[in-house]
Amino acid sequence: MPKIVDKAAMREAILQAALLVFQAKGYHAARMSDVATEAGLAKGTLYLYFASKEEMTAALAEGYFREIELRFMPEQPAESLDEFIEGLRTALSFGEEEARSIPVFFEVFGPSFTTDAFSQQVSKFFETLGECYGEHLSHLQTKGALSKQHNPSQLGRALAAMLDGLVLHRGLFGVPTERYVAMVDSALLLFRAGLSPAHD
Amino acid sequence: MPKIVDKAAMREAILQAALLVFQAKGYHAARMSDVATEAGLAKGTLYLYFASKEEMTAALAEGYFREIELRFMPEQPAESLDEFIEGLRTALSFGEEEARSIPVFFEVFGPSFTTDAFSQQVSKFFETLGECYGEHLSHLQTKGALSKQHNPSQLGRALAAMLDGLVLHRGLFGVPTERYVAMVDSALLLFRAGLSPAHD
Amino acid sequence: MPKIVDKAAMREAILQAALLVFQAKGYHAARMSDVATEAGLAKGTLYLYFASKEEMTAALAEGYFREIELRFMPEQPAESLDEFIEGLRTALSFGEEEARSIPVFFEVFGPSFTTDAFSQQVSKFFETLGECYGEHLSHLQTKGALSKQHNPSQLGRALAAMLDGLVLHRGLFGVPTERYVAMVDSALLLFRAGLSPAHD
Amino acid sequence: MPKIVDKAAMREAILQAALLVFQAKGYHAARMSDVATEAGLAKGTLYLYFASKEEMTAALAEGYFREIELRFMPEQPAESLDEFIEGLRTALSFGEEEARSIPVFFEVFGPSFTTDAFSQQVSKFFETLGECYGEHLSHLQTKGALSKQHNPSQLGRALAAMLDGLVLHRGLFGVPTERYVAMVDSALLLFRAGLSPAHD
DNA sequence: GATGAATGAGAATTCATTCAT
DNA sequence: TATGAATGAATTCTCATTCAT
Repeated sequence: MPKIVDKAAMREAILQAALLVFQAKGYHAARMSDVATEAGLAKGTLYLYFASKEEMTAALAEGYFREIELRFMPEQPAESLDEFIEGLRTALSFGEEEARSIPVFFEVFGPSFTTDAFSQQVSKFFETLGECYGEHLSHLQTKGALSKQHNPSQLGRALAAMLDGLVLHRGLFGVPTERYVAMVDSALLLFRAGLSPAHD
Repeated sequence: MPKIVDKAAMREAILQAALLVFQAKGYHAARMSDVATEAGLAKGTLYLYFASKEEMTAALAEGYFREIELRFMPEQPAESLDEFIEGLRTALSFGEEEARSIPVFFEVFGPSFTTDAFSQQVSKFFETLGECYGEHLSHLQTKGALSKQHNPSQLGRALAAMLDGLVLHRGLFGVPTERYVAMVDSALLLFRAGLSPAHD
Repeated sequence: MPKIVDKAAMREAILQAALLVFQAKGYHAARMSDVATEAGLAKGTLYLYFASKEEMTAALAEGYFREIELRFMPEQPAESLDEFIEGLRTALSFGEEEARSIPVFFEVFGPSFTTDAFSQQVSKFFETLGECYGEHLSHLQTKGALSKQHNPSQLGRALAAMLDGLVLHRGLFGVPTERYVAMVDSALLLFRAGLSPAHD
Repeated sequence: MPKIVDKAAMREAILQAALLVFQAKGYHAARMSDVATEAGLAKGTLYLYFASKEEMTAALAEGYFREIELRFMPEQPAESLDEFIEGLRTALSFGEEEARSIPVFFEVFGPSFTTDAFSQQVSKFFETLGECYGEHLSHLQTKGALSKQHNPSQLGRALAAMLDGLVLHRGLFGVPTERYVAMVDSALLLFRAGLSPAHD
C-alpha cells in the first residue's frame, strides 16, 4: 500500500499549503494556482488528489474539526468544579498559529460556501459539545458541586457558544495572546463563581 | 423636469434588496443583477446609487452596525447588578429577521472582503463595547454591587466576546428563538451569580 | 423663424463644448454627459439637437472641414511662383487653438468611427485640394513660372499630402509654434527652389 | 509533460491576428474575442500571452515601429544628393499589406489611447528621424552637394513630416499603389531640384 | 423644451477545471 | 503520475440612449 501512503501524505501536504494560502489571502481570493505554487506542484496535479477546490476545502475543514473536537471534547466528566474549569482552560489554550486558521473557517463556513454541509457539520459539533458540557454539569450538580439553580442542558449549550465567542474574537480580531489569556482568565473566574454551589 | 426621487430612500430600498439577496445566496454568490432584480431595477441603476458592489456592501454594513450599536451600547451605566443584567437581556433580544442577517455579516467581515476596513470597524466596535461594559462593571464594583474578585476591564471585553458568541450561534446555526432565549436565560443567570458580591 | 435661429445657435454651442471635451479626453473617452456638463445642459437635452453622439461628431467634423477648405483652397490661381508659395504659407498659418483640434479629427476619422463617411469626405477633400494645386501649378507652368520637369497634376496631390504632413505633425506631436514656423519656412524654401524654372 | 509552446511564436501569431482584426474593424470596435477567434484560440488564452488589450496593442505598436525604423532610418549618410534621394525612395516603398496597417496605428496613437506613451514614442521617432535627415543634409552641404540656402536641421524635420504625410495619405485614403508611386516620384523630383546646389 | 433617472447591451478580465503531452 | 497550456462560463461595471415628468 505504499501508493496509498503517498497519496495520503500528498493530500496532507496540499492541505497544509492550502491553509497557508487561505490564511494569507482568504478563501475566495485564493486561486488554485496559488495553492499549487505553495505546494510546489503544478495546478493540474492538485486535481489528482482533490476533485475540486470545494472538496479540498471540505477536507481541510474536516481535519480542522477533528482537532477542535479533540481539544474541546473532554474525554471524561470532571469530578469537581475546579477540574471542569481547568478543562475549559485547556481547551481554550491554543497557539497563535492555530488562531490564524480561525478566519479561514469563518469564511468557509459562511453561506458563501456552495454546500452548506459544513455549516451543518459545525452546527452539529456545537450541539454535541453543548450536550457534553450539559452532561458534565449535570454530573457535577448531582455531586453537589454545582449550584442547583442552573439548568445543565441549557447552560451547556450556552457555554459552548460563549467559549466559541472568546475563541472567535481572538482569531478574528487578532487579539494578542496575552490579552486573550487575560480574557479567558476573567471569564473562567466568572464561570467558577457563577457555577459554585457555595450559597445555594 | 426630471423624475424626482428620494435618493436616500432609494439607497435604503436597494440595501434592503441587497440584504435579502445576500441572505439567500451569500455575498459572494450574489450577483449585482440579482440585487437589481430583487429591487425591481435594472443593473445599471444600482450604480447610480452605489459606485460598486463593495461600496454598497459597506453601506449595508454601516447601517447594520449602527443598529447593533444602538442595541448593545447602554446609554447609562446600570445602578444595580439586576439592571445591568436586564440591559444585557434587552441587547440580546432581537427578532428572527435580524438573526438572518448575521451570516451575511459573518461572510462579509471575513478576510474575503477586499478591504479589511470592515474587519477593523468590527474589531473596534467590540473593543469599545468591552470598555463600555468594563466601565459599567467598575461602577458597580465601586458601589459594592459587584464581587471584588473581578477585573472589570478584562471581564468587560470577555463579556463582549461571549455575548457575541451567543448571538453568532443563533444566527449562524439557526438556533430556534425559543431555544436561544433559554440559552440567554442560562447565561444571564450564570453571570448574575458569578458577578454577585454576595459572598466576597 | 426665431426658433430656428435658436436651434442653430444651440447646436453651435454644443459643438463648441464637444470640441473642448474631445480635445481634453479624446473622442472615445468623452462621455455625452461630459459634453452636456461642459455645455451647461442636461444629458437629455443634447438629444434634442443631435440624434446621436455620432451625428454630433459628424456635424463637428463638417464645420471643421468647412474652415479647412476656406483656408487651404486658394480662390484664384496664383500669377507667380512667389504668390503661390505665399498662398501656401498663409494656409499653413493657423493658431494654437486650432492646432489642438487636429488630434480630435485624427481620432474621429480613423476606422474606429462607425461610418467611414468621414474618411471618404476627407479623402475627397485632399483629392480636390490636390487637383486645385495641380491646376495652379499647370497655370504657372504655362506662364513659364514653373519648371517644366514637373507633372502638375501628380505634384499637386503630393503637395497636398506633404503639407498635411506638416500640419498633422504640428497638431499630433505638439510641435511648438516657433518650431513649426521654421519647419514651414524650410519646406517652402525647398519648394520654391524646386519649382523654380530658373535653369530648365 | 505539458504542452510545449513557443511563447514568442504564439505572441507573434496573436499579434498577427490582432492586426488583422484591427485593420478590419478598428481598434476600438475590435473585441478581444474577435482577436481570439481570428487567432483560433479561446478568449482566455490571449491573457496567457498578454496581460490586457492595451499591452497587446503596445506590443503590436512596438513591432510596427521597429519595422518603420528599419526602413526609414538610413544606416549611413548619403554621399551624394542622388543617393540621398534614392534612400528616401526606398523608405517610401512598401507593400499594400503594410499600407493597410497605417489606419490602425493612426487610431491607436490618437488621444483615445489610454497611455499616451505611444504618442510620445512616435513623436520621439519623428524627432530622431528629423535629426537624422538633418545630419545627412548637413553632410551633403559640407560636401557641396546641397544648396547652401537650406538649414539642414530644420529642413530635416520638415522632410520627416512631409514624407509622413505621403505615407499617411496612402494608408488612410487608400491611394492605389500606382498613384502613390507617381506621387512619390513627383515629390522626390521636387526635392532633388530644390536641394540641388546647381545654381547657388 | 428641458431634465436626469432609468435602462440594458456590451466588453474586459478571471480562474476553476480539463486534457494533450 | 505530473504538467501547465488551453478553455469559456461568469461577473462587474460603463455609457449611449430613452422617456416620464
